[in-house]
Amino acid sequence: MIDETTYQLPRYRELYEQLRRHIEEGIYGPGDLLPSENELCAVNQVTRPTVRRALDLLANEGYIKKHQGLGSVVQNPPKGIGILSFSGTTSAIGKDNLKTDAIVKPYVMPWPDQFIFDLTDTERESGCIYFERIRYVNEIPVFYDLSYLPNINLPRFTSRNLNNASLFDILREHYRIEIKGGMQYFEAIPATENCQKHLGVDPDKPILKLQRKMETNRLDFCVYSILYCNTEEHSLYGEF
Amino acid sequence: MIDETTYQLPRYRELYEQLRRHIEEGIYGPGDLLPSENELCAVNQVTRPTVRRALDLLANEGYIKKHQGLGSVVQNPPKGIGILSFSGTTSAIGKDNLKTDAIVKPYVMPWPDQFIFDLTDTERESGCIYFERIRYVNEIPVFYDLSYLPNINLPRFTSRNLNNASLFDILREHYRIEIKGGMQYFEAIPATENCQKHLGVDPDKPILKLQRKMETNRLDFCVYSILYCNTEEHSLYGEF
DNA sequence: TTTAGGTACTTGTATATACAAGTGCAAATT
DNA sequence: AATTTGCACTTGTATATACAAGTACCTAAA
Repeated sequence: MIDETTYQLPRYRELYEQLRRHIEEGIYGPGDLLPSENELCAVNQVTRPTVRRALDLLANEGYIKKHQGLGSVVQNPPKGIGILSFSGTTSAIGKDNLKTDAIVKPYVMPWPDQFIFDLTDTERESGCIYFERIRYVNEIPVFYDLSYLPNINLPRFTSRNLNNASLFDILREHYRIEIKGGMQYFEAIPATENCQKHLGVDPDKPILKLQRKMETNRLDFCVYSILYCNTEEHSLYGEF
Repeated sequence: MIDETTYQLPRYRELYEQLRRHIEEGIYGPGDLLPSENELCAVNQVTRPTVRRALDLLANEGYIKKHQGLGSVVQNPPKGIGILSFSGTTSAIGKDNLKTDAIVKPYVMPWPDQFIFDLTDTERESGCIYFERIRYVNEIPVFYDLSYLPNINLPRFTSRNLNNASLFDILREHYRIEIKGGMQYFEAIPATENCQKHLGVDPDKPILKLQRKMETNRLDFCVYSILYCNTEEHSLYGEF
């Protein structure tokens, strides 16, 4: 039995989350220097390798850029929508401008035939929880998102309200599931019928299709998603 | 003055390159366990943190997956074309299947107006080296690539032959320029005229457009590229 | 034969330390 | 006054060490 009250992230991850929050809240603005690694050590009572792991995460996601001899400089938020980092879609564009509409509520069904990602036996046997969402940026539909979760130990999930709530937040807070990483395939396709309907575009409109597999801290539990994006107004953005 | 004969990568990076080569050459096949971290320490005469940095790079790029208590498992090469990692396009799909044709040879010109990325004054003043390439996968044109380099201290670059040579290899071997990371924007667009011509597609064909900025170990020296991809046969692939 | 537990391995996290290398600024020298 | 030097700071690399946590396997007990 896990003691849920004392469950916590590793310290480097906690520090990362804290600094990311501070940057997103504007406590550190673009161009500012973060406190030096040694200062962060002193303030947070950790050692430099721990601080550096947190800063490396921030740098990988583009929040800061490190300069030897100078320090860690907070970067301008990117113009596009960051969809590649493991923090999830919501954090990248700011919750104010992003609204979510669950047009197909979660229900249990067998996995689709010819699912593009390989499933483990455990996943396959359990069936999947499926739902569809549309995400609006400034009131305009930009993402049409089909999600597939393994139906493994997710009590009451199908009755949860996913509107305007980050899937990742729900998984973390109610089920202690953390996204650790994943893979994704990119394709440019003509708008499918559902895309035309939900994104309000013409049949020949090019759509960016992402097929994503996200791994978690739970064995045999991955989150799958097929994402159709209208990139006309908002191009997607990624770091590497 | 740098002693060029003793120039070398950090040890963690060298170990990463060595292991990556071994995986790509099949010395370690999919499903195999890499030697344990302690074994790699002993063989390569480095300590565990150094080994772990190398393994973290491999894991970030999807070459291996680490399992606590078990070891590092070599992964199947992904089906698509990995274009997001910092090792460059060539390594991802295997040089045998990828041919490059430099259809516009490198020449010096001023930077385009309204360049999508911000340029430093140094970059702007120096002008840029511009060239266009087409990349073929199994004899079919898949990528149409416009490249922009700052014209800073690149002797004889414009007379180099870029056919079937990785740009990154040339920069590393002749100019000691290493790609450290970067950012990219994704868009789905209808095929432009040049795309139609060079990729042999119809006007309405959806094309994946990537605009990339790659940072290097040289200050004020970034590599810029606009990449048009026909994803019909080969979808792009990325880890996160 | 089956089950339970121990053990020897693996990777994960964290500390403490040392020196190299790059930056910015102020003081000393020319 | 202009230039150089040196210092104090920053991040980068690397070592050495310790313990936590997860896995695989063998062994002893039921």
